[in-house]
Amino acid sequence: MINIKEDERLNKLNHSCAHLLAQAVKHLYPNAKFWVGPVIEEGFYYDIDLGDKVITDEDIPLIEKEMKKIAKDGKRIVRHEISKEEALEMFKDDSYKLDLISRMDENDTIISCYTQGDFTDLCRGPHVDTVKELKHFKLLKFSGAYWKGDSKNKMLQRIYGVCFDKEEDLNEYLKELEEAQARDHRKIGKALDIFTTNDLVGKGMPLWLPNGAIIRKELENYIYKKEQKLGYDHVYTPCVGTTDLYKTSGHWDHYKENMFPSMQVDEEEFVLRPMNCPHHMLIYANTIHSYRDLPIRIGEFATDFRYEASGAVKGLERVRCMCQNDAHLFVTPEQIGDEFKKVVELILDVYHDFGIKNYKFRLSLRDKNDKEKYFDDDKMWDEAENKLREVLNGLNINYYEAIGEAAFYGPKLDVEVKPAVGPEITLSTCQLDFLLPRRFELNYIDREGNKQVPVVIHRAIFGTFDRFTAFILEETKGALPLWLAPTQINIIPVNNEYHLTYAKDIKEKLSDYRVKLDDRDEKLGYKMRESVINKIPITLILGQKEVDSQTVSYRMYGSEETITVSAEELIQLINNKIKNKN
RNA sequence: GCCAAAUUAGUUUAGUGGUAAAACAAGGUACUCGUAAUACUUAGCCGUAAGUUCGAUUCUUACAUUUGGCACCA
Repeated sequence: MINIKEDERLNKLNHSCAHLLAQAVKHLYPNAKFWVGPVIEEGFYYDIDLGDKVITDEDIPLIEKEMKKIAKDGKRIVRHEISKEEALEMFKDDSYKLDLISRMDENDTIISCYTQGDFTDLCRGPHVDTVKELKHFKLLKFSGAYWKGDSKNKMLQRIYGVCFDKEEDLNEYLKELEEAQARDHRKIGKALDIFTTNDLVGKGMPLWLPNGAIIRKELENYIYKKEQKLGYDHVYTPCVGTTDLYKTSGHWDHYKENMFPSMQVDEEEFVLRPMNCPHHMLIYANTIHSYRDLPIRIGEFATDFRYEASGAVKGLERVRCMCQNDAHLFVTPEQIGDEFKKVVELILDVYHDFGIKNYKFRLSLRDKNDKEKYFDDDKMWDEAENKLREVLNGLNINYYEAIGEAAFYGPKLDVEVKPAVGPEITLSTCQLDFLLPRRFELNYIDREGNKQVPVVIHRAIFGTFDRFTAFILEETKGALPLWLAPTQINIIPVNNEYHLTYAKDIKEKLSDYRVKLDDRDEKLGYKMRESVINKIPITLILGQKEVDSQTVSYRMYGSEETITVSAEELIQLINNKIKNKN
């Protein structure tokens, strides 16, 4: 998908189109006031205050029509430069523009405006020469958007659109949007019976169907093996904890709004756990530890519950009940670098196995000014943040830094990916924590026999199985690699009367795999079609030819070619594919 | 949570102020079949609750859920 923001020409075009949108809106709703209209990766938007008016479906075609009309008139787009004083005078009735002007850099004494016909907007530019160039655009969606991105502020009306130089480019882009929707994991999940939801169970509480459960189990086995090799010890802990547990950890103060409300049971007060750190801290605290024992790596496939905002819930990607591929590493300060490095390497290893290429490392740091969210200890934060930078630079990893994205207890490295529909999400995460071990008074005995506080690294490679499954479904468009596919092999006998016995023999030979035998009384073409629709990796066709030569004929998903081999050769092929994860 | 829209059979969708339709899927019968749909046949549905109305799946309201964004986040 093309990044419009980064293409110089498209950036200019879309920016100008945002002005065209504003002008059209102004014509239709003279009371409209405008906030900002930036270019984004997907095109442009404009945030508009329409007073009491809210945009609905009917308005969009009218606005588009007005935009076309203005574009056809072909007014030139003229740049003026004015002083700050002039700008303040010019926009004296527009509180939004005054706000923008007042926040401009002190050194920006000259302010630029762009005028097209009867419309002038404060803008840095650049723009195309005339609105005539804005021919091939489309308004895509609209919604409410908080002023300055703050939910305490008024909600403005945001309209999104996109603009291209050529009709073909626009159509191509719209087609790509459609294709992206087709590989939405919610669609695939329904079509392939991966998961479902039911109002009686509740919002954001997906039910994993048998096909989904196979995928999840394979993911569990896969990552468990990796972690076992790396010295992780897996545990099981309850999905609830007392409120005191979370008061001790500090989550009660920092995370309560995201937790399900507490429940009273006899004399105890419980919450459904939103994360597993406190439980794992107590596993560490169960015995006394020597510096020789560290690092200790506690892993768990742990179900957590989070009270996600109702508007945020989405398929398997954002849920209220999730299973984390979680682990907590208890290390000495000297081991931080090494262990953090191993986690990053594990992430790279796993992403390689899944063929995931489009992801970004984000180093999530605290916002120094946010004393409410973040634990107040400048030294601790600086140390931790520098440590992470050091390791990433040492590994030569490309990353970007994000202020204010850290957890309340420490900085973290997140891996960001883009789903088929919607904004970027975090898949993997690795977080450094100096705080929780102190709060739980954890320690180990050092070489000199003194008590020391360990450092904790929180990490989740898949993030959650839920979200990772969603992502993999979209990456593969539902055509999962052989090792993950719920049904790996579909056997179709040509004729039930003559070939079913042979088909059953072959099924027996392949009993180590997930095999289905389609012995329904249907035509071969019909069964073949279903096999393809269900995206089954290998379909076997067994007829007289195969019976006579004691062979199997197979077709791989996505291929039109039928290949005939012995059963043993097929098994070898299957084993190779599973081993190579393709 | 906020703004907007949507909710009709297992699925995808059509339609209407007088309780509803199609395709696929499912069940049945016949065909015994060589790589993306054999034919015929049977059964099944208007998210929930109020209101307006002689009568509501259709109009109104509330709630629930879903979708696109915003805010929040694995």
